[in-house]
Amino acid sequence: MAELVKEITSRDVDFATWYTDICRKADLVDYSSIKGSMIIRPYGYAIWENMVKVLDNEFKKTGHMNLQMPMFIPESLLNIEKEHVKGFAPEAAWVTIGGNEPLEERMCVRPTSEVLFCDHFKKIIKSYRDLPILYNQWCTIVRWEKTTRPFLRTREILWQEGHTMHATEQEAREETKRMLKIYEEFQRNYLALPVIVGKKTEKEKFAGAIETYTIEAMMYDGVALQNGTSHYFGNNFSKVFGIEFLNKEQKLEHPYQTSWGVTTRMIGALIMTHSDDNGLVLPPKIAPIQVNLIPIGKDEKILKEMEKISLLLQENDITNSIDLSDKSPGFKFAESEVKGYPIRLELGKRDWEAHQVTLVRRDTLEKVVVANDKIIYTIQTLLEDIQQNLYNRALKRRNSMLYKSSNYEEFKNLAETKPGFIEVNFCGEIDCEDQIKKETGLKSRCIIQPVKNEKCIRCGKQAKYKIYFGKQY
RNA sequence: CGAGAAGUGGCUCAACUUGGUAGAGCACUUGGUUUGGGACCAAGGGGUUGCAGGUUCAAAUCCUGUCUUCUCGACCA
Repeated sequence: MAELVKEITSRDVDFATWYTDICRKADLVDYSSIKGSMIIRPYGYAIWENMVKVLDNEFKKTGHMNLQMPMFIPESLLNIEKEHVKGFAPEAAWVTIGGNEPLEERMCVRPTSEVLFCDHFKKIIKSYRDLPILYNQWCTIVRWEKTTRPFLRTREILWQEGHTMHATEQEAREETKRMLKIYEEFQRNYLALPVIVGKKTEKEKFAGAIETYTIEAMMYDGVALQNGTSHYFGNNFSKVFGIEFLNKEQKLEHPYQTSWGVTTRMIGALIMTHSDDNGLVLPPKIAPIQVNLIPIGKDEKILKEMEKISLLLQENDITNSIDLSDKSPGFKFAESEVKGYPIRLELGKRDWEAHQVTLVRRDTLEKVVVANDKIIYTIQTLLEDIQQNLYNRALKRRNSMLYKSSNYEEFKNLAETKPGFIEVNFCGEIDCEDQIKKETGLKSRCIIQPVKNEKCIRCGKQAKYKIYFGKQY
């Protein structure tokens, strides 16, 4: 076992290096020659494809349609909504030359597509009969981040962005929460992430939004990862873009808007939540290959039996692959762990003669020997158990890093010494939040609930709500 | 973007201080023997030393710039 560990830096020794080791050694990504633009390799992309499959299906079930928008935004278009520009201008990338000619007007590579959608919505919305409009696009966007890390913070981001328009405020608010719920359930049920869901503060909300809801995950090291957002815009954008529709009373109205998105950052969250010093650990529901079959020896009988088992698994919708390379069994076992296949199935002469196989689960590395006629049932049970165990394990760890504080000195001390989230009462003022950031390095994660008759942890004024603070990636 | 560190076959590194035709292990290819926790033997392929300039008879080595990666900070829907 000591041999295995040598290639991957220990998670408890150097978390950052451990993370990049997993990303590269599990063949998820490679660096490109452009800062912040990573190559998502087939195995990493297969994880993303599984995410897309599930989410896209959920979006369609709730009435959304996919489309593709342009990737360039003329500067004048971006400038229409003031708060929005202010938020995104610092990280915009610009195209200024086309061919050999300088452009009359420079174009920004979309950092998000609100304004492009608005420009289009203006043309296609005339009547209440045109609403709601429920669109989504899968695409890449560009944000000129200064510090980059694979999956967590890249300059080119692969994601999904939903954009919708509604006739009433209530309908738009419901949409914002509906999509948030889809994200939340997906992350809990498929990614086994015990996420915390809530509203962002004034300081942290999306540029131009009225309300931003967020999915906050806590990584193994106690640092927060914002893993999805859903925004309610009211009619802020539709007013400035002049989007209007005629309602049933024959009066012109501005429609109400939402947008929501998740990115490949979710893959980073999977790694930093479940994986260990032996390599990647993937929840069975999102793993590209659920069972890795390893034949021991080249005996024809064994290989034939493997083929049979593989087919049987396939018939039962269990994804699998057979490792037919001529590596030694030990190498294959180690490789299987680095790649994070939820279950590996070993079949050697010994097993063959006893009409059995050996199963090893990735999350606990426990071995079980199963009779041939119980393989499917056992694997199905194991896959469910692994899925549940990963969630429980992550939940337990997250809960062990949740703190409460009602005293600012204690809060500052916690911020310095205990990684995790700290629950406090907070006034909600932007200035006060800026000060907290300056004094502790923590940012607000999300609002838990409103409070009355409580004082703000820092300024002592009337607190508006209970809120989590934490460090973030 | 600021401070620091590092870039040499796919990977980990040596040679750099003191300039003189680039080397090892792993990986890879071929053949053979193996196979229940990173197998062994033999033969073989692969690098104008991140890139661009400069100094020099001569640069992986010295100087300048630049790009990329990592750490910390600032920034970050």
